[in-house]
Amino acid sequence: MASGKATITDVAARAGVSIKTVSRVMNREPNVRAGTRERVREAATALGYEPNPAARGLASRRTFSLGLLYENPHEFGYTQRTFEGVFANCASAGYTLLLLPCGADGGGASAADSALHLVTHTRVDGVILTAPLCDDGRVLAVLRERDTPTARIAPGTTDGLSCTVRAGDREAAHAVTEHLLALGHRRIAFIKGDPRHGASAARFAGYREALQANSTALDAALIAEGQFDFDSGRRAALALLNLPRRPTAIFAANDDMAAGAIAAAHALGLAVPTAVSVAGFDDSPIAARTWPPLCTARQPVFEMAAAVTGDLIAQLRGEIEEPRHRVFDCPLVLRDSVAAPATSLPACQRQGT
Amino acid sequence: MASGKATITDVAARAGVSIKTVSRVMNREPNVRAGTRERVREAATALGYEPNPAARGLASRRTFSLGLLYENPHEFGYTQRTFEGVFANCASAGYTLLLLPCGADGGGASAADSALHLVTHTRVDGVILTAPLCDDGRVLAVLRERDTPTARIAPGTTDGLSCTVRAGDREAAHAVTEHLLALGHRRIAFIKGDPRHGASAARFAGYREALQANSTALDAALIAEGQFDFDSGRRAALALLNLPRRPTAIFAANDDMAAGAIAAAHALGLAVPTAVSVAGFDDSPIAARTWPPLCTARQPVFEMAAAVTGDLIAQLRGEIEEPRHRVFDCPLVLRDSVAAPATSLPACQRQGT
DNA sequence: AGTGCGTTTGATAACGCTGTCATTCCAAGC
DNA sequence: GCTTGGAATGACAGCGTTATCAAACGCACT
Repeated sequence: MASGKATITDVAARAGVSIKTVSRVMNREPNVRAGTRERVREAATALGYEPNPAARGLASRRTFSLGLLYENPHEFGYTQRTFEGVFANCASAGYTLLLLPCGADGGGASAADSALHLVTHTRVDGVILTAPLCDDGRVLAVLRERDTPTARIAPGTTDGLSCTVRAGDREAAHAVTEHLLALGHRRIAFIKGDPRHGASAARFAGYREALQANSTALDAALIAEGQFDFDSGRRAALALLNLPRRPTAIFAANDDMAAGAIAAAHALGLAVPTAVSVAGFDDSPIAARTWPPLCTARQPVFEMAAAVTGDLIAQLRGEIEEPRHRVFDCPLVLRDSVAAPATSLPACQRQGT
Repeated sequence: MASGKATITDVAARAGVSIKTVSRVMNREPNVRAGTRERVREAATALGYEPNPAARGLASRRTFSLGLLYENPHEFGYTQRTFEGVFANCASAGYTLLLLPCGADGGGASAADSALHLVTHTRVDGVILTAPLCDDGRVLAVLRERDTPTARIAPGTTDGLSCTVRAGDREAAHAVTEHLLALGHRRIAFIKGDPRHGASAARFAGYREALQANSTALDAALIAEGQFDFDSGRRAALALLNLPRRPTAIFAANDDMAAGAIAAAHALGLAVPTAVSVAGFDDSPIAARTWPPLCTARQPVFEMAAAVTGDLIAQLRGEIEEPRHRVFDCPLVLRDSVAAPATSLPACQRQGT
């Protein structure tokens, strides 16, 4: 029976109604008598009817699919957790998810070019942008011009047009830094993230403000540049740990760089956390896999992605007027990569945390 | 001009031909004079014409999209590298990629149930199955019944219907084991992978055969069960390293478990590779991030995924008759997690490799 | 019984493209 | 000049839905 080849006409015939009524039932439109609705439902299941998306799309000028644009497939675990979160909400809302990776190709086209190409050549009802694409003016302009509803994950700034979601980066970075300070660390190095990501500046700000709030001077020599990837973290940490006055702790703006910092410490024969503490950010899969495991701030990526996808779909359905802007807390995750510094203050103070 | 709202009729009018001719040009069909083709092309670009996929799909009964079914979003890096490989070929062939994660939901539905649901409710021209879904009889049966061309990545067995790609698991596992043997290791433990994956058995076979080829007895006490994930590797390694006669090397069937083994060694205060060598399989992102970095066999996941996607598309286009079955080599990647055993054979033998 | 009005239902025209098949074109062969 | 046949082109009917608008229905109120 249920061969998946039945059309709306078959269902209409079987239920003894017009195809328009079947259409109404399938789309949960109002103004159908309960009994009629029931008969149509039965006929549909009996025939194994599935609406044809192409026909629906053609007639309604909608695609029932969302595009997920992302640029960096190398962000360890983060990207994929985003996929899962977005998909979770797409599936339950009857939307289909198109993957649109925007890596810079070899031919000189940037990720943004690639994104523009995808946006113009792919028909989707809405687009979800991840950092740093979500802050690219050209991409946003094209999307706006085409009236494509857009959601943005971890943008640097918000506007009145697109739903956004971001982590409480500044507050969480503040908390991580506070934690290190409370343990007695005073020379706390910071490895910045990719400057194109809004989160990078926010995390650095949180670090700086925590130092300030605790009357600890910010030492420019302890600030290193990174790109959010393992190797940039490793290199930055190598330099920091070779400083004449070595830091007692390193706070990297994400876990992958923190993992690099741990590798750097190992390479220099410095035990973690005995000789140097290392903290990260994200609680990505790598955080539980380093040795020792990483102390970090947990960014609820799945939940964030799911939430903003829900908002985008609500917007597509006209259920909300103003775009929503969500902020998620990033709770501290205490793990063994952080401890009180060896050459620290009196023991009584160390017990503080 | 290029507003993306032009239809085939507009292009036809501008080029002074019928819509059918425009259709021919857009679909690269033969039997169009070069001059005509040129005029149509110009008109199309001038108007910024993009064919409407829904209309194409409705008229041609095709969707120009492929579905990628996968079950385990937690396989560190592997899944995402697969995405990238599949997408690379989809994009260049004008296909769209639908992500179809099949996690077991809380409600008792298995991953296979979820897969069946997706396959029946989503219209795609072809499906790409990853392990272990690609060996699920029910999923395969449904796909076959619906005449959906299918490609399978890392299946346990091949059939005459679907294109497949797999790694030379047995040979590579053999080579890894040989490498350990050549260094002087005799007590080499093995941590098996998820038994639902075809690769698990193949890798174990390679290990066993290498021992046999070198007249080294296989000690059942040194064979542990794992699930391809970090924690199962960690637990298995803990047990192995607590054995009265501890192994001098651990070969885990994938990198994530090997990373777990390294963590276990660290936890027991055993230095890697001094006290125990650890080898993995895949060369996944984690392999370069452990300390010390993992000796492993490089599985070219991206290339494999891209290749099988190309084969699937060729099949969809009717360019190939028989399904292709590809096997990719996995070259040994030497890194610091493996060295000669401390309490080893005479030095002259150690120099062998 | 008649009127009015909101609810339910249906007939029919799109939606933008491809498939089928008929028609036109043109060069070669007589 | 007149066939002939393959290449080039076009007319038109779908593809399976949704949208529009008109019609039928049912109920409350005169």
